[in-house]
Amino acid sequence: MKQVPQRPGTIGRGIGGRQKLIDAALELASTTRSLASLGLREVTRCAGLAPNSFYRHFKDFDDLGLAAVEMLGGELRRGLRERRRRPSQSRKATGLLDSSNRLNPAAREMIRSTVGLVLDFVDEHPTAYIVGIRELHGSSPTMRKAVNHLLDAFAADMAEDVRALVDIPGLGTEALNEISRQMIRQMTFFSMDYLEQPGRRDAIRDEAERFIVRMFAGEMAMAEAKKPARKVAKRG
Amino acid sequence: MKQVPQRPGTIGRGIGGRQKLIDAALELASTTRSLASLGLREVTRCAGLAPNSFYRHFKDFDDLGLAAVEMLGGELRRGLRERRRRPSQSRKATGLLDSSNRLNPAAREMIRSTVGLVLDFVDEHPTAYIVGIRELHGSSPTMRKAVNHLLDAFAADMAEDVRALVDIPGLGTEALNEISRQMIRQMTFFSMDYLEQPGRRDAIRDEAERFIVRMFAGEMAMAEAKKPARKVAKRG
DNA sequence: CACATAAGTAGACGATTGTCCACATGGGTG
DNA sequence: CACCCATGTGGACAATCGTCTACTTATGTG
Repeated sequence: MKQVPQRPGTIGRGIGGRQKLIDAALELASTTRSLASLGLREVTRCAGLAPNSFYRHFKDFDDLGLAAVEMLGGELRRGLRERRRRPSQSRKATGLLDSSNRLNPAAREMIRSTVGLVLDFVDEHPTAYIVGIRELHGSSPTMRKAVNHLLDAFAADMAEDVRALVDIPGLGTEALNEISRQMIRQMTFFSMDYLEQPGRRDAIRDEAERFIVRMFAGEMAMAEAKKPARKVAKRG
Repeated sequence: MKQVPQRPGTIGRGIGGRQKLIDAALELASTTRSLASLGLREVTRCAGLAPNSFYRHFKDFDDLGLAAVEMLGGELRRGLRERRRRPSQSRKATGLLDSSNRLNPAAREMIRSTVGLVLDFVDEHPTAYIVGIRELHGSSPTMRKAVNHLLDAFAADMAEDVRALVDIPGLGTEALNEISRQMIRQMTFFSMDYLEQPGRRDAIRDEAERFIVRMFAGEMAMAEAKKPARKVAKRG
């Protein structure tokens, strides 16, 4: 897990130091306070290092935060993309809803597994996730921008996958991008609930799935409305 | 604005102190860092008071934060409820979409004005809003719970208003509550964008409106799917 | 082996912090 | 008037903070 050199010059015995500092900072920031307000001595103490060792790896806490975002964000993105390519999802769903507005089982399965992917990662990296969300709304513009870009990257991934996996009639490119971004943002709330209310995990999963279905179904209805009145009623 | 005694014992010359401390804390927390990480001396200095005067009003920063949430949250909630009762919205919309899935103009106007209400408040109280969102995801469980309850109260208000103002066929109570909460949560992102990207304000308004319409339209489609296959129009 | 370099340690500096105690003041009530 | 009490002030305390300079240790390369 932590054997990645991460930097060209980082070789030799000190590999643990950088990672220990990141881990300590995430641990402290997720339970105690925000990243920027952490004490340099506090973190190094928690990591079992001398205060000065911090300077060997990072310039300041924004620097540490960016490194953490880069590392964990990349890991999550890679993990998601890999798990999404699983054989069970290789067939392309024919549409989100059938002619009676019922949810296509294949599409439902895809939505369910995607929600599961995100929530599983959150469950496996709670401290990193909590700190990330905290910094998304935090006081450091640098960190806000970094986390925001990461979320946008997730949204772009998701939009691409949706386009590849299901065929939703009347779903334009911009609409898909917009919906993906809104879904990713809403997932930050669902994920936080998921961590804070372990007893409601199934309910939260279901709510997230309903949310996603609603978004796509709503977009389809809106797209229908823009076409000439061919659709629902028996417009002659 | 700040003449409310706020506490029974608070009379006489010291009225300014408590309010000055809250204002200073919001100002500092919105531009510098999180509430809990503020320095007691930092805040009192910014408020123009001696460090010790902090203890005259608050036990700690959670105490100050709760007071701020209570004050501004109540103000916002009252303001929203009052502005929603305006005559232009007194007539009840007959439905969200017409028989061709086109958005009802009256419903559209209601959505537009509701979005405007929230964004206008955010624009008028940026520091309070930013700190609120920051604490919603912050490290103090006390503050998180307080802001969360405030958001839930907003959602309940909104659900009640929607039920009173528009008649959406097939929209159950639980679904309406759920949608309202998701809308309120999504609005936190829209509001932050609204503050941070003044050049995109119109676009953000439009996106928020699209989001809301999508949610309701999607819920209608899902409700249709659960009914026997009588399908959309063609009723009696 | 010698050497450069990255990683970690030790100690000290002034600055800032939270908190406490003693004191000043000014309006309300007896 | 005398009194109380809420509010605000000032000084002092130990503790912690970030940062600096100087020193040690381990590793990979030639």
